[in-house]
Amino acid sequence: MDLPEGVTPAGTRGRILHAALKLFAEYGFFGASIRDIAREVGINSATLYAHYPAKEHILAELIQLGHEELRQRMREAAADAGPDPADQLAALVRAQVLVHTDYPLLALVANHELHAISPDRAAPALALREEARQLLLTALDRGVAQGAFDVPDVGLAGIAIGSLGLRVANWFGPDQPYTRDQVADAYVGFALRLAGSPLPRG
Amino acid sequence: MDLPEGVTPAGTRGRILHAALKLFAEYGFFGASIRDIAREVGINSATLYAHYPAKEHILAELIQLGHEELRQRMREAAADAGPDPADQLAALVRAQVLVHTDYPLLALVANHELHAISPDRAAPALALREEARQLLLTALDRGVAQGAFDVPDVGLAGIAIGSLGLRVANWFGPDQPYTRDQVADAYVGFALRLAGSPLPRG
DNA sequence: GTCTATAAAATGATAGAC
DNA sequence: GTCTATCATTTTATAGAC
Repeated sequence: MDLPEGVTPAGTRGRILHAALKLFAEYGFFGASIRDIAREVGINSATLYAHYPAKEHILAELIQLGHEELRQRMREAAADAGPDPADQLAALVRAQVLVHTDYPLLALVANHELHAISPDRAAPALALREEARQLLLTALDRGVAQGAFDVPDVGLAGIAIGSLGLRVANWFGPDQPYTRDQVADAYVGFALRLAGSPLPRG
Repeated sequence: MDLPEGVTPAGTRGRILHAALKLFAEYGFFGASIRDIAREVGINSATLYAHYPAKEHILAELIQLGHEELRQRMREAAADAGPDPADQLAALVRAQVLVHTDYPLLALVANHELHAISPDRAAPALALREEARQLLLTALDRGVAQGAFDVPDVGLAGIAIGSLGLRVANWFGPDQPYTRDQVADAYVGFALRLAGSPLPRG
């Protein structure tokens, strides 16, 4: 499915989330109307308001779900990997890539439609994003300090590595030949090379 | 300015383009109304229709402008660089990064709002994008064939390198400490490393 | 080219019956 | 929880005067 299991609401509320996710990903928040979402679910548009007080709340829940999934996977990756900076970086990149291969629509909406909700409602998601960003930067900093990495600028390297994984949501899908694990393996290698890790050859 | 000089229309038509670019970048095509654009320009909304037959045509012109600028710079970069694959790759990445640092709003709109125009109107821009993509892939292929590059998969390497530059439009701006040339230099190094070029150290 | 005025449709949201 | 019906606004776009 398009949304993580377990954390996604059941029943009509869950079906609304799935429908809104599909439409927001394709047309954007303002490009998909309340009536479009209701039609996709197969209910009347008025029924939506028995589940969400406003259209914006549907988007806000999707954005929150997406960022929570990213944060959780990045946290677990960092915790499960050993202390070696290269292992940390590899685990974090793999986790980031796999979130984006597993939930590309959710990642697109979470990253792209943040401007459509109020700053109050965006703040919790931004905090989760910042936490994930810090995990990556910490691994890079530690690697540079230990001499395991060699980068011209840690900040730019962090941005660059983060950009790689983020963008996966834009092109990964059934129309391309790579499996999720092929992409993850390749991108881990790219990230280690980008960080100047002496080990990997292609 | 936010749009390339020379190719951008003069007079009211140009001011409409600038206003629409700003608003589409911030709120998306459907999130910015005809009246919003007119207010930004300082004219009545009806006056817009003396310059464009529909809202969609404004976006289509922005998308076309953005892709033409990318294609032109990538072409020139490939032509001006020597035949060496590493030089080619370096020149192409530099060109791609600098397009995105120089016109971040245009790049955001051109890449992000493509879904909001009809396939007919999107096709020319997609052709330009494909041309730029082929320049990158050709450099990678030639480098691999000559042994100058070493990648696990040329397609994934091309996607990854392209992703790096594309994403620059999302974060580059006055609120961050890097100059356009610092970013370009760093990203050229990242791309060469990612491609497995034996030369660069950080 | 620019304006005022307005048409025709779509939008987010609510009221109230079942 | 779901529906029918509807409200109040906003939307894209046009008509016609200047």
